Amino acid sequence: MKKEVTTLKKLAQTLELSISTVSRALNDHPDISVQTKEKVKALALKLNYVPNIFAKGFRNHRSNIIGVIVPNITHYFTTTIVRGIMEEAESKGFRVIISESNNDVEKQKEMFNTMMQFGVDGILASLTKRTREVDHILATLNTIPIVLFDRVSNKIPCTQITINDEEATYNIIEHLINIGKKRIAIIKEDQYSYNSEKRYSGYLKALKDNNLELDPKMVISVEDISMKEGKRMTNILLSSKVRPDAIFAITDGAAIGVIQTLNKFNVKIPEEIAVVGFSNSEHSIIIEPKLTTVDQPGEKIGRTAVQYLVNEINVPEDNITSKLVEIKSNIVIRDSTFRS
Amino acid sequence: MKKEVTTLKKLAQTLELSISTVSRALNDHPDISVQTKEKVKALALKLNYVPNIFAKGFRNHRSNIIGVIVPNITHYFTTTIVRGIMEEAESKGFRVIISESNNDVEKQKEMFNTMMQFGVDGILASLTKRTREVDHILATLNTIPIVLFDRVSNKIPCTQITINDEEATYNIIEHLINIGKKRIAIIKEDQYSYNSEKRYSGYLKALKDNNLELDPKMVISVEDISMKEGKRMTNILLSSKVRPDAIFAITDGAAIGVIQTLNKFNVKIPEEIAVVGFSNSEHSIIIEPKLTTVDQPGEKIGRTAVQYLVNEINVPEDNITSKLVEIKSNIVIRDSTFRS
DNA sequence: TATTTGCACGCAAACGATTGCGAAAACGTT
DNA sequence: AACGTTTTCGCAATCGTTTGCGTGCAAATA
Repeated sequence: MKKEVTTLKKLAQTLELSISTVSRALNDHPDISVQTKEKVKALALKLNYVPNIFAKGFRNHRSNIIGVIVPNITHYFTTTIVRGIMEEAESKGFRVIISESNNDVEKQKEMFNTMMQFGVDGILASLTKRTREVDHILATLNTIPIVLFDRVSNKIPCTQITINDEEATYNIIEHLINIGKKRIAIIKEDQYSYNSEKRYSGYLKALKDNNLELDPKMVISVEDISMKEGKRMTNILLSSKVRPDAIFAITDGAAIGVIQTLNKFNVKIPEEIAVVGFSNSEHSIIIEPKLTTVDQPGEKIGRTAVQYLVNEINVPEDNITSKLVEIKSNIVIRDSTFRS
Repeated sequence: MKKEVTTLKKLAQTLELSISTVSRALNDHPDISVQTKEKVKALALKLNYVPNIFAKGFRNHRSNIIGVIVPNITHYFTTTIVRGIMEEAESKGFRVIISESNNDVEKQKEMFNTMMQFGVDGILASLTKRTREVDHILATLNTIPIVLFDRVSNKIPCTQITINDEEATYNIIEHLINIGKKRIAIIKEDQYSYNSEKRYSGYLKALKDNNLELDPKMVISVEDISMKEGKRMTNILLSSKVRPDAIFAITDGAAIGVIQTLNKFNVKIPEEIAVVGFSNSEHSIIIEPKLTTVDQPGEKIGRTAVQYLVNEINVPEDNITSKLVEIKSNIVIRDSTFRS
């Protein structure tokens, strides 16, 4: 019943070679003759030899495991990133350990520690918002490379993978302007959210470049953006003296809430008020009217993050410089702004 | 810059004890006096000692890693299960390695192998549909315990965690009957899908128990159920001589497609045709009208799966019997069947 | 006082793979 | 034929932890 595992020793004994020779043969060491290599490899294949991962990691101080920390695994955009991470990591011979921080700073701190203890070769992380204190992250950065994605932080000197938030927002706001909108509201997060600030500056820039005045009443900040907040803020906007003629919510979730509320009050979308979101989540084609939004290439973000991380694992000198990598994203136009 | 790692040896040297004593002290071995234990533990804490995971796994043949294989990580229901798995596993001192089979039988086979090679202590898996050949799974089952969840298979003698598909379906069909529906169509998968068959038999039972005749025209099977198939099949149903007055799609995704198509043709939901799905996905409250469906407690499924698996890891004798565990799920009624 | 018992701890082997160093064998050179 | 060089391989240490067994010592018993 119990499987007999084949080790180097067993191979060595049946071939009447030394363990070291067998090891070197399997690793294509130049010291070993071609004939010997062939013999060894043939037997290894026949006996289904697989190197003991622990002995290997023990010896080499390498686990070939990448740790991944995300705020919320049930978020669709996150899962597309995770998929990209897994595919790229596996193709490079790495396994992926995943943990969820639940947007809890303390838990996130703990995750970094246990990941380290577990001997991961590097960590990919999307930070929780409100990650103010980063000492523990800097500490682990001393030992193993870290690459941040999506929710990054400029306080941490490491490679960061983001999308072109500012540019994408600029484009989508300009799209609203092009279809004739002039009073464009924005529902964003407060100043502690990196992505929100980027998108906000894209919004400001687009208004300015198109000679539209910024109305502070049209800028709404919430602490934790969500569908519910989208609804609540839409109620507020609708009750203001001068209604907006377009609403930009910095997440699809909030934009869904906006649309549902507008539908409830029979406000015509997009004629009276157009709506745009950000993410191209699955919901954006379920809601009616379908949502104009920014398509974030999650898989590509994941793959890219792995590529940089693995490189820094293999070439430790490379992780002293912190690169900023931007993945291009594109806007996708649907019925919530323009009916064809 | 490079962190000095503290090992047992270092602790032993500074305390002038032997390595074995230090090891035993930390593991609360009865041979060691209380005073010594306290001294050792104090120093271990002070020097931030963490046992080398590889040496440990190397010695004990235990990794404290659980492998998880799912068909599609971007599926919402799957992510809720994964969340439950991660939380429960972490609370039990295990880490979780995740892989995606992409509904590819060959890839799934490969996953089982590489997971094994990687020295996981056990595997949690949700199988791809059309997993006909299970030899490789049986082979790994010889070595480490496996627990299946959601998409299970009765060909594999191991613990299986499912929800009460049949009962839940029975209840939701009866709900349709209670609101006066008599011609209830079902959109299901073909006979190779375990869950689909369970739900189908619940459907049949509910009809029979309520003296409704089964109309074969109302039973529609597709190979791979999806939103697109939901749309296509709805078109077919609408063009049939006698339309159904309710449609049960065995997944929320397909039910969304049904609703969108009915909306397109201005069919009144639920008055003309009621719609029910299965999963309680996020989409079910985005679509208009909101979808009546079965709420599957994903987190609980995940937690339960881990509990059984960890038990079988710790008590190897327990994995000879294959238990069938059913998690209760409840129907949630929304506007697609009943407007309050 | 001699013997037994139990407590507290140390010695050393073992897990499997890697690698620097040394050495034997084969070959070429003068 | 004597020497140097290259090819090919083995010896042995090493990584950090666990654990069976042995041992010294003190207390308990006879």
